[in-house]
Amino acid sequence: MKGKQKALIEAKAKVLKALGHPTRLWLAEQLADGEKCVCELAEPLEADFSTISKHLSVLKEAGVIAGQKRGKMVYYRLKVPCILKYMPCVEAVIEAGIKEQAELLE
Amino acid sequence: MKGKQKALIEAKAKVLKALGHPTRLWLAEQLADGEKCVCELAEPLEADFSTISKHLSVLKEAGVIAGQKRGKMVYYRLKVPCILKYMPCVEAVIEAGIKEQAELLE
DNA sequence: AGGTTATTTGGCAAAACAACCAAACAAAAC
DNA sequence: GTTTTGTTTGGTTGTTTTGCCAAATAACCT
Repeated sequence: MKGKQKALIEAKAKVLKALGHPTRLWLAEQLADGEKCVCELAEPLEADFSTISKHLSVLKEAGVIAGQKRGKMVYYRLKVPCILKYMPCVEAVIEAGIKEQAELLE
Repeated sequence: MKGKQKALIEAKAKVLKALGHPTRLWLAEQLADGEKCVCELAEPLEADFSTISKHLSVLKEAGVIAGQKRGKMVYYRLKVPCILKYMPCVEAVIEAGIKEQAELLE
């Protein structure tokens, strides 16, 4: 694996890793139908604001979301919405696993 | 976020997280056009066999790949091939980030 | 200015992860 | 049946990640 190839795969892994945490995936999914401010995002999650803020910054750092400050609120949005189009396939992976386990019980 | 919803999002995050490591993403991509044995996969990666084996087991645990033993070799394959169809979108995220940085230099 | 609200940052302890080594297994070859 | 080959498991160590707290910042309100 050479330099350029390696850099690309590392960049891709970073994006996937950013989404690879339940809280962050949930946050990204909340942005599916438009931007939301941190307060809207944080409310349903029973976690510290600082925790949410850090998760958002991981997503931002990975290039998944972007934030814009308006007034005293910060609004986040998906930068590349196709990122959520993947979820049906991810769910298919999970379903395949469940199906397999069910077959073991037969 | 209730129990069932939570379990689903955790399962999805687990899949994404499994792919969220350069070595594991590379391994998954190697399986795009059919199964390969561990030895074939490990050879180009200059890492310990045990390291590769553990990465493969993370992918297996997440339901991304499945292994089958034939003779003394173990052959791994993608369980749900659509998992790689996502990469163009992931690349789009990276490109958007690069483009943005370029604009800063103008 | 001083106070309040929304969000980020820094610091810290606990938990999870990654990579290596050595040892265990399992199937094949001798 | 012992050795060799391919792969996994267990153990260790260093690094990274998480999540909470307290403090800092930033913009609005009075």
